[in-house]
Amino acid sequence: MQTFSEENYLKAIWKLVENSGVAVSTNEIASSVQTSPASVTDMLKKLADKKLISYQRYRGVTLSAKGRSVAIEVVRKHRLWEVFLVQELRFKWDEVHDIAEQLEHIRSNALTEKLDKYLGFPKTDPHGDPIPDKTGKIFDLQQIPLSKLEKGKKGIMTGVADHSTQFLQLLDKHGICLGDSIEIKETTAYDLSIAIAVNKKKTIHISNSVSKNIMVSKNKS
Amino acid sequence: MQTFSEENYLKAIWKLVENSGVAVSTNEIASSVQTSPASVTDMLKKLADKKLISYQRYRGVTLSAKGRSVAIEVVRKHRLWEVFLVQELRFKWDEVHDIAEQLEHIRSNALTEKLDKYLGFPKTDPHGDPIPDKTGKIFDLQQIPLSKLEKGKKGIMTGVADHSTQFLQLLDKHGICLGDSIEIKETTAYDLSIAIAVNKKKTIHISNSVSKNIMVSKNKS
DNA sequence: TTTAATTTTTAGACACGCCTAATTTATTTT
DNA sequence: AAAATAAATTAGGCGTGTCTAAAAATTAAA
Repeated sequence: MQTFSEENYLKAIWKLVENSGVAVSTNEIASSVQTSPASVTDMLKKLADKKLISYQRYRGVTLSAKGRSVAIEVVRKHRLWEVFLVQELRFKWDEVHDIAEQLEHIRSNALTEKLDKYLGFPKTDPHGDPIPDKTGKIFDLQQIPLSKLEKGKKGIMTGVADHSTQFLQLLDKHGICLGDSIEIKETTAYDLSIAIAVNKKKTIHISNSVSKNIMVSKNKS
Repeated sequence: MQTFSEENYLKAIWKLVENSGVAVSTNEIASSVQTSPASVTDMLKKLADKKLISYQRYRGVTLSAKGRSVAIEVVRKHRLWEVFLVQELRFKWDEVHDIAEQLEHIRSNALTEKLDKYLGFPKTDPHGDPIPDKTGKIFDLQQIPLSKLEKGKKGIMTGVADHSTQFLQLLDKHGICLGDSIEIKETTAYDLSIAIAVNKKKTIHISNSVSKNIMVSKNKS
């Protein structure tokens, strides 16, 4: 049995490992869970004692099989609750993160499974992130940032890399959402900004810092 | 902002005051929150510092207006989540207590209000307990224990005084549930057991310890 | 390769919520 | 009213999770 705090660390480590593939540093974890490096070291010792991570001082951290499965379970619950909040309670996609951060720690396997069924076994959450199934398996999304798409190519928007309220509200303002088809109309070498056609209708200009955070399906042209 | 623990103490005190009407003792709270009297004293000091209770040592405790409203908010959330679990997720009424004990601490006014609306603004939870509205008002149930009903009188079962899994499962086994009409057919002076007719059909015998915990509407005859 | 900069860990401290044991206050009983 | 009993509080301590400041290890630079 883990504390909320331990679950949050495991989740943070999992996300960092998932993105980078290599061992995670103390500082990375500290900035991810918004605490001091010293506190991270304290926690890493405890997680190592519990065999949830593999840890050698000054050498970084990776998850054990047990730690990984705890982390994925938390992520599963987080994303299922996000679906519930948006699909059933009609929250907007930029409002659900903080609430799901709390709900992800509710302990009840029966609850998680019933919620999953109630929601119709969703594959992705409102931000396009894949929902692990009850065995911990995660569907591979095959997506790339819009900024990597070349001129003339098309893609379907399938996710976001930045989950912040500000970014999501910006997309709302531009009228771009998950499932939209996006075609690169123009690229500007100077600032890497691009012009895109959304659903073959309106054309809008977006900066590189925005296009980097819009994920599109890989296999469309 | 209160911790989970503070909320649990306030809820426990509220329930005890609500039932007795007088100041609550340290020991009562200790057995209600399953901890030692010494720990209760520690917590009472903290709650008094925060002006959530009125407390003088050796004199017992009552809630302040602020403390009462915090307690009621927690109870409101607990009961709304119980409705969700039973009505939407199809849990049985004896399975929801522990999960709702966790969910009641989720902090988000928007969530509580949207959940209330989603559920159709229910008046009572699956055990017949009244759900406080968002202003904290609680509908008065006007119910008495079945053990207080005289021979020949009828009532509608509207609640339970014991929320334990064992008791609720016992009622299931007897086939008695909320909304059933109950008529006292026979009383036995020796052990205070009674024979009741349920929905004018089957007649069953129940002990006094069971009839004390079945609540029926006051105003039916 | 020795020095400088960065990263990480240790040391020492604090609030929280709990514990047991001992003491104090209140309540009963004789 | 004094003695016995019960209830409540204080004292001292412990694990968790956090902090700042200082020390140690690693990495980068000169």
